[in-house]
Amino acid sequence: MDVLHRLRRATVAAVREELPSPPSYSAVRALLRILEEKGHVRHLADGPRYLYEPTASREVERRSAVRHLVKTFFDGSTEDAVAALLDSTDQQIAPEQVEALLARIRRAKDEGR
Amino acid sequence: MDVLHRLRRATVAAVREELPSPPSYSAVRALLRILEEKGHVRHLADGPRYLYEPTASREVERRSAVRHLVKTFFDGSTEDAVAALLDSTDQQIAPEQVEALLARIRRAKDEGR
DNA sequence: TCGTTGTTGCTAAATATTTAGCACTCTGCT
DNA sequence: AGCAGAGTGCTAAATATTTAGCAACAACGA
Repeated sequence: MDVLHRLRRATVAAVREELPSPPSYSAVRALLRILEEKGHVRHLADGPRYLYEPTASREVERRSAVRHLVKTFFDGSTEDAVAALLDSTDQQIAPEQVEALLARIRRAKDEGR
Repeated sequence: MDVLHRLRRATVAAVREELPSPPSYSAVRALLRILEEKGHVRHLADGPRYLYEPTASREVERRSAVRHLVKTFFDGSTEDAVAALLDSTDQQIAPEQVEALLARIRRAKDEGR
């Protein structure tokens, strides 16, 4: 599922390539079939082959992933999770992004939450 | 593993209780044994029973969980992940926490990253 | 002290996943 | 039109996980 969340839409071969110590092609096919039976994934035809994608919207998946992270690794503390995120990157954060985040936090503060 | 990350240390029964549609007690025992063989978990004796805990430190697990979240659901964008986190909570964020986050972001800005 | 309860160590059977492989179809190329 | 390549639909066998269950033992309360 993580691979599909990352790629959004992928062939059997593409999913397999993303997996660490990739299982057989057959195994990936079987797995995607099972995920489809369980409703986590659907496929669409792309010419002669299938593209698989997660059933739920990106937005919904994100929300649940974030909630899960905070609950599992940060004892429910959103602040601690934000702090860990800010520590985690060595990428550039664009100045306008910084401003947007500052504004957002100030707003949260003003709303008293 | 998520259950152990959350509880930090737990008996077989406690792990089982935390699982949705809990598998049998036997299955949980077998699973923990396998996780131990693979090195993800270790156990310590607590009187007559075992307590299981993750092998890796909380810090290491957090870092890898955060990196994984950003990569999988936010296309590598830390800013987007922070924004989603701030949106996700309806808890109180304590004013001093807000200040700490603001300071941290300003610092990141000043350092030009 | 003596059950009772909760736990581990085992083992064997049931179930699920992973694998290999082959016939068939569609696409693209010559 | 005919061929090669890539992909699916199937099936059967190998492997792994899940389950039940029992003997042994420590802890706890009556």
